[in-house]
Amino acid sequence: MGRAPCCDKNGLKKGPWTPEEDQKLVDYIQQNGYGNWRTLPKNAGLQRCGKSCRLRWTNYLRPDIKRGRFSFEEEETIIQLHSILGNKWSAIAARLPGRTDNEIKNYWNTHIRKRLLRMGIDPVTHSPRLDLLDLSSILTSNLYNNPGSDSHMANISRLLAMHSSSGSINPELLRIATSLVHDPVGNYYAPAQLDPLDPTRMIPDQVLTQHHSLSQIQALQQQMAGYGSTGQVHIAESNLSDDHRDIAQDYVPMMPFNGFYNHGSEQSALTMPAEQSSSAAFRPPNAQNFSMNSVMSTPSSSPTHFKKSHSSSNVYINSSCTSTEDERDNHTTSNSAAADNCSNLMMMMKFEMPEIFDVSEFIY
DNA sequence: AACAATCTCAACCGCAACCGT
DNA sequence: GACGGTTGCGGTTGAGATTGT
Repeated sequence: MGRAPCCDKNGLKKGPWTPEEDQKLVDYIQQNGYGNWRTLPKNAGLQRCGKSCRLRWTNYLRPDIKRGRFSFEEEETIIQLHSILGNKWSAIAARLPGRTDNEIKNYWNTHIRKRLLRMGIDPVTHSPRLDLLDLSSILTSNLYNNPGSDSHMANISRLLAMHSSSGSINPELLRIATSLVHDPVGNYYAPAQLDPLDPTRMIPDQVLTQHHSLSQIQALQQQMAGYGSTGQVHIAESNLSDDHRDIAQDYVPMMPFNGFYNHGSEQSALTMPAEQSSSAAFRPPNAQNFSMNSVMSTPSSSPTHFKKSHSSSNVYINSSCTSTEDERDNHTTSNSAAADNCSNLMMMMKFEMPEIFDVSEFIY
């Protein structure tokens, strides 16, 4: 393995080291110590340049090097330090005993960086990628702040048009995004108070009372009552009567999004309990830092299933990752409902763009 | 089994910082 | 301060390993 030698100037050997060369280098350094890398290869009887010897020693032969897979803690530390130090691999390595800068750099590029990208997080800034976040950020802004303002509506219209014309997002996703801020006749309504333990509470009352009869609502609520009893939200169109399918279209299923959550500037992500990570709401986009836990391979906080039929308008979500009572309770608070709606949207985007959001990547 | 695609990681390269003269 | 040599760092490469078809 390794890069092939590009030249062989000065008669010095390049390329992969042989066991014999390794032994020579180790023997010499054990007897004489290292330093003065320029003269070392000659003294050690190696046909290598000093630079190559130094690299071989520091990255491979050093006795205190820890080999093998990075632990969860090491991975967390790397991400946290990278968010502070950037690509200062040597500085990061200095805080990870037994790991070399080269090893950390490789691990970052082959594992962590890809994972962050698929989460929609910019691996350079550790912030959400703006191209993916525009939609949810504007939605969040509207839901929290000034729902009726023309400028916000214009932003959303422009954004939805942009995403729609790009063809990269399922039209239904756009419909759901639109439904977050518009009722069927274009009026804004507040996000529904969502409760996975009580699916009937997912009905946005304003819409229902405006556009559907009370009997329709009651019948739908009865049909819905059987679903979502085990943390699973399942709205199957085939199980609804014809009269109520259009109402179901207005529903936004609840799915906590575990990808992003806030942590205070003084609070280390390393100390944040997993329960918090799995229940935290989506963070507004002006936030600069995201917790490491959100991108770690934490089984307890990883979405294990997210399935949505492409061939119909069914919405089927298994939210088993938030199946504990404590976690569910966190989602019943009204002040998180709006953020949860955006979280739902982000989860759906995650499903729609697997090349960016790869859920399976987070599960060991 | 054969081939292609993708991933991994040891090693190279170029540059900047450092140090002694 | 200028210069040259040395060291260290970060980006990149590409052979071999692994996985998928």
